[in-house]
Amino acid sequence: MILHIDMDAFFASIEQAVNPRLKGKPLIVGSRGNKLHTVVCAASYEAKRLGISSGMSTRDALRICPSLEFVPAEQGKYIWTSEQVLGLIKEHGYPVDYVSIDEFRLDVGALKNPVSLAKRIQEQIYANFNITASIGIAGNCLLAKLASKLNKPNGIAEITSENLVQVLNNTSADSLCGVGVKTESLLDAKGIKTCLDLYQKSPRFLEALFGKNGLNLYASLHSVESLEVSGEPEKPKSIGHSYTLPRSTKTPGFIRAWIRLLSEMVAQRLRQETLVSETVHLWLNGPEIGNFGAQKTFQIATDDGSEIYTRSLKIMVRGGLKEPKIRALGVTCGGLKVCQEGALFEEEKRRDRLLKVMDKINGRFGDSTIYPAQVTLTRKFQ
DNA sequence: TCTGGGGTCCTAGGACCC
DNA sequence: TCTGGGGTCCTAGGACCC
Repeated sequence: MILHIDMDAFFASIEQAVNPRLKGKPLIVGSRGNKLHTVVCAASYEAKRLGISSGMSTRDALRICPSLEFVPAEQGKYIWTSEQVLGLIKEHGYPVDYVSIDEFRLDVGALKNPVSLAKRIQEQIYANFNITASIGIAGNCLLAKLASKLNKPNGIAEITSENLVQVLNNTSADSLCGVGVKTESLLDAKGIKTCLDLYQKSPRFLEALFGKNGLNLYASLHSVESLEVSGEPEKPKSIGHSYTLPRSTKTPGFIRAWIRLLSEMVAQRLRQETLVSETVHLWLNGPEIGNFGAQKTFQIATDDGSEIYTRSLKIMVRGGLKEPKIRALGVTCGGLKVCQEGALFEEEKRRDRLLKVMDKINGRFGDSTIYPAQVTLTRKFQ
């Protein structure tokens, strides 16, 4: 048996929990501070009832409800709460996987009464954090996740062999995790509307349509999926940051300053996780170039922002981009390995000491207390 | 005047090795 | 003149999730 725990309107609920003035009000959390230039990251249930949903532009949301409360996202707060909730769930002694910031998966084996455990977890979360969660129970991960959405908010739903067919018949195929817009329209063309339609197809049919994904889908619907709860926290496979500028720019100095800032942000997180990266991926978007993405793997792994920056510029040069007009850009590091201590050369030792001191200062006085001078240029382009 | 930012996994082609 | 089979790594791009 798997319990899938899904926090209700997580970011918005946290904001309402810490600020009683916001309780009961339509509220959105925006991914950025400027409430006219961002999208809805999370909407409170009061806002959802008005037709506001995450992903929507805040402009549209404000048109629907001009008195909407707007709070810019504060990731740190949500990560902290997420970790605390995870800790609570772990105390029950079953293997737990962290699925995303607001979702957890619990393998309770052949537990007799999973519903009462689900209730207890809901109560604990509410008692400690004043927020609610919905919990789905089923024989495997995909169905448990599907179940968690059936009774939102603050609900519990169980999919058993008795109600399986009925539940699948009542849910549309696109509510399955892994079925997005593209897959949905493919399914639609084949006359597949509900999960039950999908359930009745042969594995060969699904494989021909979606390859490996189709086989996985078949396996999960028929409760023989290979996905298991590992109970181990996963190491990240990539770490990246991206940013959309308020308007396009061609000025190389600005663009380089932004690439530098993003490189430094990524590097700082690498050091936090004691990881080093071999592969840099640079992503640029602009009105003339559309999306440009290129990556390169280097001999020596690094956690140094200035090195990641230099590598990013190499990728840009290699891509043959000559003074492109840029609207958005991103730097992502992959090929991650655990950092082995001990630099060989005096120069590297100096560099490591410098970075350590930098991290220490920023850790104590706030993230942008000390940074390379080049980054200052981004301040002139906010 | 259109729309963020953080990720994962899969596929497919090319380069290269034995 | 023509040419196997197996494998890994790298890169680009697409689909999907929250």
